[in-house]
Amino acid sequence: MTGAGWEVGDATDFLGLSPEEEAYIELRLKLADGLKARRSRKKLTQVELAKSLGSSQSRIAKMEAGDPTVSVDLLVRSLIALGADTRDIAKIIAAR
Amino acid sequence: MTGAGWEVGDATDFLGLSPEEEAYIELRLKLADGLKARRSRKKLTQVELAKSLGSSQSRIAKMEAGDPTVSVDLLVRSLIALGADTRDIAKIIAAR
DNA sequence: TGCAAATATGTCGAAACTGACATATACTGC
DNA sequence: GCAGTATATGTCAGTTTCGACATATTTGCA
Repeated sequence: MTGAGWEVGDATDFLGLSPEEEAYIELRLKLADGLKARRSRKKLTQVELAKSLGSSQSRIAKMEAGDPTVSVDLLVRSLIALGADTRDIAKIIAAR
Repeated sequence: MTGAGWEVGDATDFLGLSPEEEAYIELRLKLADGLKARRSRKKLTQVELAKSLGSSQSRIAKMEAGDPTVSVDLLVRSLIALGADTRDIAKIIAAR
């Protein structure tokens, strides 16, 4: 059912979002993607990362899925736990 | 009482903080500074910004002061409310 | 100086986020 | 196909963060 009037959005999936909401969601998705990338580059499982963070596998999964119940704080702290510094985080946020 | 063994830290003020804690605090301070700078550049009062955010003057003050009860989420959303996009936020975080 | 606007600080009930757990689904080699 | 491992999804009670409010302090200017 693709091809009639409009496509299903890729990630930014905008349906009546204000520019502010869009920017906020975009930032969260970038952090989520950055987290996923960094974790798999380190060949860690979600369980391993969760343990080193004092968190749980389910929360890591939600983070990487961009779940709205996950705070930016937790995303940032997770990236830092994976060795990212402020420069790295800036790069992740600025990524295309 | 300055000049003996060590100075009182400027902002990063590290006293037994792990590198992870330091990075997290550094990021928060950068966001706080960026917020303050952006708000005054726009010549808005804390009350005005609070209203446009659906928040309160006291919370804005706490944000800019780096109060630990303020989340990165709120800092980021405030910056976005001041017109910052993801690139701007990346710059703020990468700032020296 | 004295007044008014702006900002800082403290507290509190309500709302959002958390880790933990259960369980479902996806993936990988056999 | 069937195990075994990894990831996804749902729920919930405890904790954290929230806006609101009161109030103290600072700032700027006549």
